[in-house]
Amino acid sequence: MDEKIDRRTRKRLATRQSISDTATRLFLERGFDSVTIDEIAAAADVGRMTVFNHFPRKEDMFFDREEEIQALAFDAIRKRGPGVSPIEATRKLAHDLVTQDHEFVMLSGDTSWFIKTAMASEALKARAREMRDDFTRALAIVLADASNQPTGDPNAHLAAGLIVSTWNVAFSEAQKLFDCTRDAGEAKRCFLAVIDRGIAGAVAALAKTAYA
Amino acid sequence: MDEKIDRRTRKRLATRQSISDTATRLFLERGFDSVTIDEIAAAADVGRMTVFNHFPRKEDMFFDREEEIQALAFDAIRKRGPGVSPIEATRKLAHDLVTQDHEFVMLSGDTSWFIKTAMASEALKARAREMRDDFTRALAIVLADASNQPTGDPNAHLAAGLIVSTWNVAFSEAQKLFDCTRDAGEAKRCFLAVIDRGIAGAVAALAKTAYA
DNA sequence: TCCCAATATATACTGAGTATATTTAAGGGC
DNA sequence: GCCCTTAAATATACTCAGTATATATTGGGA
Repeated sequence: MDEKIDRRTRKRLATRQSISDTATRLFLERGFDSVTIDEIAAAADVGRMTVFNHFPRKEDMFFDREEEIQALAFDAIRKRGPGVSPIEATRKLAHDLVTQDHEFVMLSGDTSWFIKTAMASEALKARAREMRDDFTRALAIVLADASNQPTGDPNAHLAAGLIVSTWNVAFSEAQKLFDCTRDAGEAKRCFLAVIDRGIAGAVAALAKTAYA
Repeated sequence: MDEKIDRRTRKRLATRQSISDTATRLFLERGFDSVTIDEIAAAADVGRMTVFNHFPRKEDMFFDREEEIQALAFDAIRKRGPGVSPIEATRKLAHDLVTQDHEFVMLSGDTSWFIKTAMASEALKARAREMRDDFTRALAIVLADASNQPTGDPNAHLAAGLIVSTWNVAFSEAQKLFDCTRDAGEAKRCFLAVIDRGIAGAVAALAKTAYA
């Protein structure tokens, strides 16, 4: 499968990975803002332009799994069981991720550092907001598509907005609670409680439409 | 009242206004991104540092009425009628603003240029997102306070998130519709329809709490 | 081997935002 | 009016992300 990659591509990916690893290490040591692109380039032993070649923006060296998360959510909607509404599918996804201790909803370890580092930088927070908006827009399209509604349907945008808002609050509150109590179980219960409330609200908002 | 302002303050405000007016004119002529701070300073006939003195960030010369909007929303909640829940108060505000053709929900004229200019600039969109998040956080505090709930109550954050998300979608969809049809009446009906749906969802989500 | 295209790199630039020191001018006490 | 303090404006020099462009290097294919 992926074995027949030519040397050129292999070297390209190796360079990219080297830059990414170096950047991550430096961010870990000193935070995002106080590391400059020049330092990353020097530490990774590549030219400055090479860094921009692989990562158009500095923030891209930090957030490199956006697509994975989007795919996870979209798959949950597209491959939902029969009789499950698109909105309910997002609720089920939350419960499934918690049940299987998925890395995206883990509270401790790498995830904790990741969130703390992101929250300590205005640039990273701005990028996170941008990704959230992009995701909301894409989610509206997926929802409309999965419900055989026209693309751009206002209700799809409302549903997407309410769902993303709910997930966002659920994440933040769970993280906040874990930081206070260091009790992962309690944090997860809080996460699901907010999800259940918010999704119930979204279902009520979109009652009598194809989305709920 | 405001008459006993000394000359120093008067000059300060005049300088600020001059910079703001100059910047607005230039943004109107050529868009936000293609106007540099140096050009604004030169056109307003002040030093470059003076601009940063009054407006720490370039975006602040564009968004200068944030507080007004926040006050409008918070007042609607704090001064709501008896028997009106905090969440319902935000719904009532939307209807009131539309009824009185308030400038913040006007579709044509300055508002239209304002939104188009903001949407054409990544920097302005980023700042708008930041303001939205700030507003959401502040709204959560006001909601909790107005409902005699503890500050930081997860339900307050959920309510704030759902409300802001609803308003955001309502604005966008109404603006989009107006751009297509140029029918202000239809756009306003769309705005209120989304508001009513979204707020109904928020009420359902927060059922049996102090917020709904 | 030679040629083409992808990748890496060097150089020079733009423009926002910061740090800091200096100048200018207004208000207050005498 | 004169002096002193302080706010505001300014000048200068800097940092750093991001762009433009030209050149060098290297792997793949003929």
